[in-house]
Amino acid sequence: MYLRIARTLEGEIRDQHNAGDWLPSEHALADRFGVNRHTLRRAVDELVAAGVLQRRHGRGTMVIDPTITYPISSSTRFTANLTDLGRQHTSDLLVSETISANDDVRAALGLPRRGMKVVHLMILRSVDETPVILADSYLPIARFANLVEHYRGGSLHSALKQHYGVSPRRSWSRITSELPDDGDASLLRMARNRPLLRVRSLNVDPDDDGPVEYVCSRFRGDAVQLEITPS
Amino acid sequence: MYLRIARTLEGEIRDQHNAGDWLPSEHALADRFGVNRHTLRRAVDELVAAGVLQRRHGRGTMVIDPTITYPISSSTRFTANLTDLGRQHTSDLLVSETISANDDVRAALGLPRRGMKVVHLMILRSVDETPVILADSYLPIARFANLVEHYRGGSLHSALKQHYGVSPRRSWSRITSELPDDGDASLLRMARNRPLLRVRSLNVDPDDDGPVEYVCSRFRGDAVQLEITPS
DNA sequence: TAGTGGTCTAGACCACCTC
DNA sequence: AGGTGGTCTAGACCACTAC
Repeated sequence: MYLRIARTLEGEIRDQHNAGDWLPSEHALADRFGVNRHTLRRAVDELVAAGVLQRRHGRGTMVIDPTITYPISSSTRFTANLTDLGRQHTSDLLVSETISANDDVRAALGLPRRGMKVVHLMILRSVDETPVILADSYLPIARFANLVEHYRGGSLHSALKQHYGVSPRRSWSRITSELPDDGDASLLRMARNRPLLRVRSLNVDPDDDGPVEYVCSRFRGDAVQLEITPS
Repeated sequence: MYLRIARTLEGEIRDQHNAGDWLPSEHALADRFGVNRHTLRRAVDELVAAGVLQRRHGRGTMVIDPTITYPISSSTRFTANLTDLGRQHTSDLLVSETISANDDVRAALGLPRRGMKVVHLMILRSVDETPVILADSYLPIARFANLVEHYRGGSLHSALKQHYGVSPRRSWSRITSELPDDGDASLLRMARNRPLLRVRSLNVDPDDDGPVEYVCSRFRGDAVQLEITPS
C-alpha cells in the first residue's frame, strides 16, 4: 500500500509540482489517502530515499528538483573522456587559496616535507547551467608562484600554458564511488543518497614527468559517464 | 533512543559477530532493550542503511562483513587495474547460457540484426571469500561455438585462448555509478543504498580489432578503486 | 506448524518552526 | 499558540522460510 501511495505521489509531484514546492502535511495526505499517518510516512520515506522529497522538521516536506533526479534517458547523460577532464566546459572558480598540503596531496605531488604550500583551486564545471563536475586542484606553489593572481576562472590549463609554459599530461587516474557529503550534494544539485563518482588524478609535466597538478573531481554518478579509450 | 540502540548494536556486532552470523530476532532484541518492536526495527533500519546488517524475510537479520563495509583506511581497498579486469581473482560461474542479444549488446558487439545469439556468462569474482566483482560477459555465438561447454569456470580468457586462439585486448571502457538492484546487492553482499561502480567495456581481437566480448562489470564502489594508467 | 521479518492501524507525546 | 515533522508504544495480521 505504501508503495502504491509513493508511486501515486511521485506521479503527482512530477506533473504538478516544481522544485521548492511544499507538500501538504502528512496528516492531510494521510486523510486524503485514507491511511494511517505512519503508512503515509512510509510512502514519503520512499520518495525521500529516492531523492524526490526533502523533509524539514517543523516546516514541512519539500519537492527537490525532479528534472535532475531522474535522468532516465541515457541520451541526457554527459560523457566525459578521461583525457579531456579539466579542460572543457564552462567553469566557475569557487575557491582559490594557498594552503598547506595534507598527506594525500603531498603523496600525490611527491612533496618531501609536511606542511609544504600548495595552491588549492575549487572549480565547478557546468554544461547548460547544470553543474556536472566539482573539482579540487592542488598545484605546488614552488612551481606556480602567483597562480592565485594569474588564474581567475576559465580554462586552468590555458592559464598554466600561458603563464608557466606547461601543458600537463595525465599520468594516472583512480576512480571510486561514494555518497556525497552535504556540500558536494548541494553544489552538484544532487540528492545525498545518489552515488557520486570520484576521480583522483595526477597531471605531470610532459617534459620531465614531474607532478604538477593533483585533481580530485566529483561527478554526479547518474549524469556522467566516463569513457576510457587507449591513448 | 533508536539511535542509542543502533550504536550499541553496532558495537556488539563489530566485537562479537562475524559476517554471516544471524542476529537474534527482532522480538528478542526488543525485549532485551525494553522497547517496542517498532523502535527496535528503527534501530536495525539504521544499521541496514549503514550496510552492517541485511534482512531476510522469514529467516532473520544477518551480519554483513564489517571489514569491507567500513574501508576507512584506504589500505583496505582493493585496487583493480582496468587492463587486468576479467583476468584475475578466483571466480564462480553463476550463469552460462545462450540468449538473444539485446540492443545494448548488439550495439557493442556490432551485431547486424536483432535477435542474434550470444553466449551470456555471469561471473562472480572474489578475493578471500569476499565478492568483489560481478560481471556479465556477452560473446557472439558465431565465433565462440560451444563456449558454454568449453568454459565451466576459472579464467575465461585462458579458455578463450586455449579453445579459440584469441587473447582479447581492451578497446574501451565506460564507467558510471549507480545504486544496485536487489540481486546485485545480494550477490556482492553490499547494502542497497551504497554506490555501485559499473564498468562496461569492449574487448576486441588484437589481430583484426573485431569485437569479441562485451562485459558489464559491477563493483562495490566503496571497496574497489579503479586505477587507470597509460598503457 | 512455528518462527521470522513486513506492514498497517491507533493513539500519544515531543521537538521544531512560524506567527 | 498552533501546525509541522519525529519518535515511541501497543496490538494485529500477513508473507516468507524452515523443519
